[in-house]
Amino acid sequence: MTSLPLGSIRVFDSVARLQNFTKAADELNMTQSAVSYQIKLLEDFAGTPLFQRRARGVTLTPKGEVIAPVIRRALADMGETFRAIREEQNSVLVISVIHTFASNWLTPRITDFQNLHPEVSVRFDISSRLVDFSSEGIDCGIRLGRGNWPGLTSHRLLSGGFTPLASPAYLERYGRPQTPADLLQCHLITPDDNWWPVWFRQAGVEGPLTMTKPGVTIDTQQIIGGLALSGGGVGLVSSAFFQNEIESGTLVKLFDIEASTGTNYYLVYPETGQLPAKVKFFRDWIIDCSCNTKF
Amino acid sequence: MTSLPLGSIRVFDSVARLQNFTKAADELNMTQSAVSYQIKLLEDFAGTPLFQRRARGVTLTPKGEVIAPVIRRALADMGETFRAIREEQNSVLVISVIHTFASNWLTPRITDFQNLHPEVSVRFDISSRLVDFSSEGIDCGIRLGRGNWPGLTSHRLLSGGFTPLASPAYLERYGRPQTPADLLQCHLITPDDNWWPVWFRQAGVEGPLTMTKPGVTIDTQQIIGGLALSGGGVGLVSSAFFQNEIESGTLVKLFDIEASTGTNYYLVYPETGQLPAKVKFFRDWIIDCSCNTKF
DNA sequence: GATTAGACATCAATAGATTTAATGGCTCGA
DNA sequence: TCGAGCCATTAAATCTATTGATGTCTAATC
Repeated sequence: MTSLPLGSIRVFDSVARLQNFTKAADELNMTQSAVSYQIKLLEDFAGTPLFQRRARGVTLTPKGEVIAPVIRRALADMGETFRAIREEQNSVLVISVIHTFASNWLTPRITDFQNLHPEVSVRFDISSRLVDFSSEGIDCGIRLGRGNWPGLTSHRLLSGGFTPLASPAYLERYGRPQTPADLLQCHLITPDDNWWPVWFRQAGVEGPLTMTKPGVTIDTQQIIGGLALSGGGVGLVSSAFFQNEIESGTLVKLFDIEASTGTNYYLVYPETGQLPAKVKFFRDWIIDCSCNTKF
Repeated sequence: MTSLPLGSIRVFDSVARLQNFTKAADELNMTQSAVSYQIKLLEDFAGTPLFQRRARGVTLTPKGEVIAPVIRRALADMGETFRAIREEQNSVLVISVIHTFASNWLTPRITDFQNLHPEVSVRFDISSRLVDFSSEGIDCGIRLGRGNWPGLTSHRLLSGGFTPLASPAYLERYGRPQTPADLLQCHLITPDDNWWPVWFRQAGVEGPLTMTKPGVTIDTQQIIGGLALSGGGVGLVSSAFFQNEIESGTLVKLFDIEASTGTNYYLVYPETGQLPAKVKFFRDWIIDCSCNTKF
């Protein structure tokens, strides 16, 4: 059994609406003869005439009358669904972004982008895993790395350098360390973080790194920063994310020493043939914006 | 803007169900490569991937997930509608039949046909106009004529001969006419019917046909017959339709003279290439059946 | 009743879209 | 590391859908 000739159904719908092969042909940009062929195909499939041929056009037969609304609805549903998807495709920008970056850097600045491009709405996909762009409907992302992801275009945004910060209240209570090595005596937040040894070495501290005070271990910079702010100890975080706090004095940068593992924050997006306008807009804006952030 | 590639949607549906291009190709009797092509077409139309390619098949992307149920439903709705129509096409026999024939001849006999072919259900389309078979979904009809309709196959069923009938009660009250000419003195039902002059002439009555008694004018044999039965006068009707009444004596055939305009009752159906089985069944049955009716 | 305009059917030729077959690359699991 | 399973790609083959020309039919008009 041959299956429903799908190509015919659009023709059928048009003819059913216009009650006229010639006009339908016109609407569909084909010839009257092609319409006739398609309708015949469908009638053969149905096993019965669907239109009654009249002198000034055609009218639906009772069976055609039954089919017409079903087809119209099916086409409308599918068309509408695809339209919505394409609409979203153009107007919603989905950015995969790590939590810290979103809350400490991007969120405060994103309204500026929205003012610049009000037709684009922005959605953050906040997760720490490395998402697969094409398959999850994600347009671009912010990643920490070396800018050499295969298949992705990347633009360096911010330094991945990190430095110890503490609140004035903490320093007042426990005293401000004078040398990097003094920090070993402080309450380090997340003392077993891999970044601490890196920072100590790059700050010139040699010998065994024995931390003497107990520290809280937590795992996102966001919270590390928050804990430092509330006087819970010394946190080692990307300084770029705490510009505001440093400038306003609510967090103190203990030494002018930025350590780095060589990784930085990048904007990345797939190397596709045609970059969507919304991604272009975002790229241009965020690059410009990141230039106004130190580091 | 190019329009929804309808050919792709069946492929999409299959792939969405099976989560596998190769299996879908198998189901659709095409190659994996053709499936790949069709899906790409649809993805180009959507402007976004609809499937996420994985090592052991594919999975729907979020957008594909949105489209899949819509397409499945659209296909199911259309498929079901066509299926129902074809089903009806094979199992419902629509007969266009004039009122008198239906009620006086066909209806009493049709149960026999239904017993013979229980899988076919019969629908009468009762109307006096000559319907257009192909366009109104009518399979066959009973017509009064000469059996020479162009484009239609016809089988003679019953004589179109007519003869005057009256009820015993009427005859008792007004006396039974002894000669055809006597009838001019009776209450003729529908005296201006064209059939009356035909009958009188064929019965050998010459000269002016002056009817002396007022008569009721009505227009269907069904009612003429009914009126005659109830003693309202003498009705001129197709005798074939009143066999039962004549045999049981509730109507009396006044003379053994059947007049005819040369027309008879025929079974007709379109000269199509392939006659549906249900029509074949009906034809064979009704021809056989009509042989058991006088005239 | 002849004529005309409008509309669908049909046919052969053709363009073009689909499908195929073959091949290559990718991922996962053994 | 290898093999199995699966999708993408390509060029060629196929076949469907479309075209353009022509024929037929119907209703309306004169």
